[in-house]
Amino acid sequence: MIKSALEKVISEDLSEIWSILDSEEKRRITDAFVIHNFKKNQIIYAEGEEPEYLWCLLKGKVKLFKDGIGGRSQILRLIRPVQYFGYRAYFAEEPYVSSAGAFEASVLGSLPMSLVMDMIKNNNRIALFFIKELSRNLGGSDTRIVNLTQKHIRGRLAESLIALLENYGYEDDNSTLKIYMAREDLANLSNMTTSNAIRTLSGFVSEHLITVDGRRIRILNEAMLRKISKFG
Amino acid sequence: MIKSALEKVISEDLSEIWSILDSEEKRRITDAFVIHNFKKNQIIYAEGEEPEYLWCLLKGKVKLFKDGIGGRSQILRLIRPVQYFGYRAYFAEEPYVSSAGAFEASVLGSLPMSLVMDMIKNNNRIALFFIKELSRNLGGSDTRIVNLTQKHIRGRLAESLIALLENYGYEDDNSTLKIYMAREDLANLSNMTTSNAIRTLSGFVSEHLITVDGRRIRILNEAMLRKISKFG
DNA sequence: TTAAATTTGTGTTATTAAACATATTTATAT
DNA sequence: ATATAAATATGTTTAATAACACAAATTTAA
Repeated sequence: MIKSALEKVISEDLSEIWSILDSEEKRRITDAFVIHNFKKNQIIYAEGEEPEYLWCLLKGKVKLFKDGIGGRSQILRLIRPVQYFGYRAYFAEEPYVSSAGAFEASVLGSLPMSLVMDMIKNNNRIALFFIKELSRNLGGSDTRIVNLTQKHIRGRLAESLIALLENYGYEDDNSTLKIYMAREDLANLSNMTTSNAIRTLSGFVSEHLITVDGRRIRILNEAMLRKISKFG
Repeated sequence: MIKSALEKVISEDLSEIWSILDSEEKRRITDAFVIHNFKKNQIIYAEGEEPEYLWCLLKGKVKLFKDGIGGRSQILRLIRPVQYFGYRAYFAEEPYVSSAGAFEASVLGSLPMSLVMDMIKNNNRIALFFIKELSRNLGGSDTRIVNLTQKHIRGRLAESLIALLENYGYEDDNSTLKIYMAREDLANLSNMTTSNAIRTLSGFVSEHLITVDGRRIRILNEAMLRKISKFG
């Protein structure tokens, strides 16, 4: 994948950020935009590092995660094309508090944050784009604090499955989740041990809520999973 | 407390937001700024409501909290003078996902968000103020997700005591926390039952880390509490 | 293509924290 | 001042989940 990827992003403008720019701004960005290929499980940036770039996921799947106590990792957010990330720490003038890694082979674009900052100063609609993004993410994190601390295991796993569905969607069969993740990642998304993720997933299979074939998960009863997520 | 409170905020400008404004902007804000007195435990806004105002805490102590499963409440953030809150949901174009309430009798100012939005559109430094605030809060919430889910009870309670210290400071004796909160609030801050907050607090007393006299908490060994917070 | 490493699956035990019960102290209202 | 309610304190039981152990299946690498 080469630079034409950028033209595709600009023309489709899913995030409604490019349409905001004037032609001079667009030229500056096109020149500074660098395409990167990441392999499966490759780290994009790590907790503690100094933020330098805005990242844009063009193709693939990315996780933001944070390493906790005793090597236990928590997946904080799922990124899908075309979403932006990596800018929070720069704006906060802090090192990264979380890491970013590719779930699968992915294509990303990077843009120096210094350039983004210049653009914000010259164009308020860019500023408002980030204000809205940050505000939505903050609402999400605050909600997640309560869900991860108060829901039981079944509720947390059901919530994760629904989150995977809402972020990456179904395959053409309208029931298979379009992401194939290790049980360990599923556990790290749901704040539980790998054993408990496997066990609880088996439980859902017994109850005919899902079927499992390796890492392929088919949702049979989405409504019930949502119910378990909500009240479990 | 009357409108002169605003002049005090403007002159001290602790948050560095007012100095950004030109005189016309300052006049508009001064005119629209409304002072409110809230009683102890009074709700400022509630989860589910539509956000309308930017709130500014001038005097007192405020909590942002979210009600979870089975009436269990989680305190998400502590607000001290002079801090701003209540704007996130407006920017996200969502109803509030959390509620705000006064820990003690407090004085607040309100400003219509529509006015704040106008100012952002005319003044990029205001936009950058909110971008930085939101970014710092998001980093805090992401860190909190991991701390609340992975630390054990002692670690979570120690963390809460340190948070109270860092937000509200010590009395003149340099050891008594300048906030007097119910055990239930301490529990809701630390993600545990009230019983366990009481029990664990008693444990800290036995270990000579703190003393407790009703709601008056004196920190005897801050270094050890920080250590328990970090590794517990 | 075969050995080694990793991931998945499942049973068992240990630990943590919630739930419950009840007494005591403190605050509030009449 | 006294009754009532609320908050604090502590002991006991129960439930949830982590930790551990190990086998089987799958993937990866030599």
